[in-house]
Amino acid sequence: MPNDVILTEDLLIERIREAGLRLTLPRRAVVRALAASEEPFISARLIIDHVRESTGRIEASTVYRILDDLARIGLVHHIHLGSGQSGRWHITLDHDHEHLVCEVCGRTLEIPHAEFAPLYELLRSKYGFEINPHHFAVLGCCDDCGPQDDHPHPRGSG
Amino acid sequence: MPNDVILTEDLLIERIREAGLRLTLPRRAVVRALAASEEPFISARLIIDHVRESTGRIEASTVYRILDDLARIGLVHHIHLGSGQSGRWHITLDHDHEHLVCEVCGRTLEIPHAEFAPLYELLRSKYGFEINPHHFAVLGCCDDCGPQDDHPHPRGSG
DNA sequence: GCTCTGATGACATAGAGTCGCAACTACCTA
DNA sequence: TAGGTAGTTGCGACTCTATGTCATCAGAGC
Repeated sequence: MPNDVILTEDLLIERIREAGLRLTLPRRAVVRALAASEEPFISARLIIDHVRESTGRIEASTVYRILDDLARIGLVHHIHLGSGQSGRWHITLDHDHEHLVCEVCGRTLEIPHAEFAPLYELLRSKYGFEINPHHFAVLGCCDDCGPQDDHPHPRGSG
Repeated sequence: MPNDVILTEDLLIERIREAGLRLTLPRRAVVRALAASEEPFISARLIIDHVRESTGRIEASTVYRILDDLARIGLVHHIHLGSGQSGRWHITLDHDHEHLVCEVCGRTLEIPHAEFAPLYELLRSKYGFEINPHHFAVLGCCDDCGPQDDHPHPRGSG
């Protein structure tokens, strides 16, 4: 396991203690699953599978509750990727970038927050609207997949 | 019923015929519900309720199928508003604007597409990514509700 | 009015997520 | 180390959204 994964895991565990939450086996397992994920967004279902692999019998409802707790203390954010897709979870430790997600192939692009800043600033000053960038990934179609209204070529549903 | 609602309804019906779909009672009812909605986004559940009120017994599965058909011929778009919220549907007849949705009070702001265009253009030219603006409303916090991490004042939970 | 076939009703099913409650266990104190 | 406490979890039932199947119905063209 790479060093930065362990660092992320340790950091999350530290934050859990700081928040006054107990450090239970299921919580450790969920944190490990989040930290070890190679994707920036990990589905609840995947976390549940991961946690069960590493720790044995853990209820889905427990995982949902843990994720909810972690969100409440600001360690993760709940994100939606689109129709027919379940909710995804994203660690918020390093949030100086936004995510673009390709609806066709599922690839994720990390874009510096600075690119979005002018628009956010405009919406704030002109319309008094404060964007919440955490809540949603920005959906669209990446370079490889071409324009969606043409002939997309999905690489799979998962 | 206001004139523009009837106009929208007629226009949608015309488009359905043009697309070669049959004009059935349930389809009329779904179109009427969409056209009569005061919100830019209407939930499937609300459409089902509306349709049942006006037409009597109609299966939810039928409404979902109809919405799916309308989406296929480009009359509506399926949109997600956030965690815990079901999918919403939006008539796409006049799509020269984007929507900002306040997560606290649910208010919707219509913003001219032109405001978003520079960012979309940047993402396209620099990252080769084509944004799909229809699929998601942009979430955040409106003027009235202030910054979300302060003391939001929700006007309802559903 | 008749025919054809697309659309619908009825019902089963699936998946995501929530809730209540008894049992368990992490953590604090002595 | 032992004991107490209350925060967590396991379990299972449940809700809600959405989809699938198939016999039957009805819109539209003739």
